[in-house]
Amino acid sequence: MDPRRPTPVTRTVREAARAELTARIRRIAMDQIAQGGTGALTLRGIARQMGVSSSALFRYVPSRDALLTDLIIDAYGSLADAAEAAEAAVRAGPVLERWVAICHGVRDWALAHPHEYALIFGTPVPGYVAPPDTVAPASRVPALLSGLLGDLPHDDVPDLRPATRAAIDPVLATMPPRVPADLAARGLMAWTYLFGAVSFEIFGHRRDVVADPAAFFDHEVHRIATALGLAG
Amino acid sequence: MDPRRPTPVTRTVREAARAELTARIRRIAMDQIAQGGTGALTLRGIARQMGVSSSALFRYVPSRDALLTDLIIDAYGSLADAAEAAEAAVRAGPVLERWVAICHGVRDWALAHPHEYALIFGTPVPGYVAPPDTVAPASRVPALLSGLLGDLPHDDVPDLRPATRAAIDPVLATMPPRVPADLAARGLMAWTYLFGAVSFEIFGHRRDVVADPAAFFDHEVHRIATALGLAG
DNA sequence: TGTACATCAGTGAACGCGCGTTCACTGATGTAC
DNA sequence: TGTACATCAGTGAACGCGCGTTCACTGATGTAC
Repeated sequence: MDPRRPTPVTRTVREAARAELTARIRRIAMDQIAQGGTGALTLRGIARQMGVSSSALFRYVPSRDALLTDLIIDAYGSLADAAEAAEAAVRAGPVLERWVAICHGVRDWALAHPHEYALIFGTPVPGYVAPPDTVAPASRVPALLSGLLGDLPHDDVPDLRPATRAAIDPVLATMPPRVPADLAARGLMAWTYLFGAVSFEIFGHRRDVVADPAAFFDHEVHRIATALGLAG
Repeated sequence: MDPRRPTPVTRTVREAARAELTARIRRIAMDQIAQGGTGALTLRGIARQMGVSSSALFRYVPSRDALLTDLIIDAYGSLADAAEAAEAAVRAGPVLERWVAICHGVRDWALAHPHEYALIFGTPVPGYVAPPDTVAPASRVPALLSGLLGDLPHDDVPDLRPATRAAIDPVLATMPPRVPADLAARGLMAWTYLFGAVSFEIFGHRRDVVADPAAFFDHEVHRIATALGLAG
C-alpha cells in the first residue's frame, strides 16, 4: 500500500495467488460442511467447484484431514474474535454486562455460522484426534470468562469442599492468580450453561419449546449470572 | 411359557427368527456408530459382520435412513428408561434428591452409551429430518423434569416479565397445569444446564479442565438446583 | 395326515456412483549470473 | 537486460476402494383343504 516500500508482505505474484487460492479452498470447504456436515467435505467436490482438477488441490493441502484441522482452528479463532469484540465494546461496564455481551457474541456468531459451531462443539469427528494446535484458539473464550472472574470481588467467597476443589484443579491452574476455587467453580458452571443454551438452540432442541429464542436467551444468561452470584 | 396356552406372542419359527435378526442388526449397527460415528453406519458392514449377503438386509430394513431413525428412537427410549428408573428409586424423597438422581441417571447412561448420546444430542445428521415418531420418546426426560416442577410449591413464585413468558409459551403448554411461568423458566434452565454439563463431558471439552468429572458433576447439579430455587 | 400352493429368507451378480491419493508430465513463473 | 536453469502450478489418467440398492433366482418354511 505504501508506494515507497513495495509491499514485502506478498512478495511474488505466485505467493499472492497461492494465498488467495488457499483461502478460497477453505471458504468452499466450509460451504460444503455447512450444507452437508463434516461427511460432505470432499476434496473432489472442492476441486469441482473451483473448476480445477482434484489432484491440483494437493499443491495447497496435504490431505483432507489436514484441511479439516485448519477449518477447526479457523472456527475457534472466528468465534473467539466475535466474543472478544463483543466484550471489548462494554469493557468499561460492570461484570454482568460484560458477561451478557460475551453470551450474545457467542450466540450471534453461532447463529451466523451454525456448522462452524457444530464443528467445534458438536459430536467429535470420529477417529479424528484434535492436534495440539487447536488448544490455544480453543481456550480464548474460556480465558475471556476467566478475566471476568478476576475482576469480581474475592472477599466473602466461601470455601469449596476439598474434594470438589481437587476435581477442578486443572482449570484453577489456568485462572488468574488468586481466583478463589468456589468462584472458579461458578465460572465453569456459567461457561457450561452458555454452551448448553447455545447448543440446545443450534442443534434444534428448542424448536418446539421456545417461541422467541433471543428473548429467552437474554433472560437466561442474566438469570444464571445472578443465580450463581457472578453479577458483581 | 404357559403350557396350556401355547405362546401366541411369537407365533411361528419364522417370526421368532425375524425378531431376533432385526434386534441383531440394530445391535451391530449401534456398534458401528460407536466405533466410527454416524458415517460409519453401513449396511454392507452390518451384513459382513453377520456373515450374510448385503442384499439380505433389505428383508429386514427398508433402507439405511430408516435404520438410522430406528436407532435414534431406541436411544431416546433407552435414555428415558434410565432416567425414569433413577428417579423412581427415590420418588418418595425431596425434589432436590429426585433431580440429582435424574441427573446422575442421564450422565451414567451417557457415559455408558456415548455414541447413542451423540446420536440424539450431538450434531444433527445433515440432511436428515427427524420424523414425528421421535417426538414422543424425546420428550420423556423433559416430562420427568416437568413432574418435579409440579411437585414444587407454587406460592411465592414471582411473575415473569410478559415478553419472557411469551417466549416460552410452547413449553408452558406441555407442563402440568398451573405451573407458574417463572418456575417453568427455571425448569427449562435446569434442563439446559444438565444437557450442557453432560455434553461438555461426553464431547471431551472437560478433558483438561476437570480432573474428577463425577465429583464435579455431583457438585454442579446440586448447586444449579439450589441456585435456581428448585431445591424444594 | 398328506398334498398343492403361497409366502418368505437368503444369494450373488450387477448397476452406477463417489471418494482420496499418486504419478509422470507440460507449460508457465521466478532466480542467478 | 538477457540468457540458462530451477521451481512451481496444474493436468489427466489411473489405482483401489467402498457404498446403497435392485433383481432374478433357489430353496426352505408355512397354510388351506
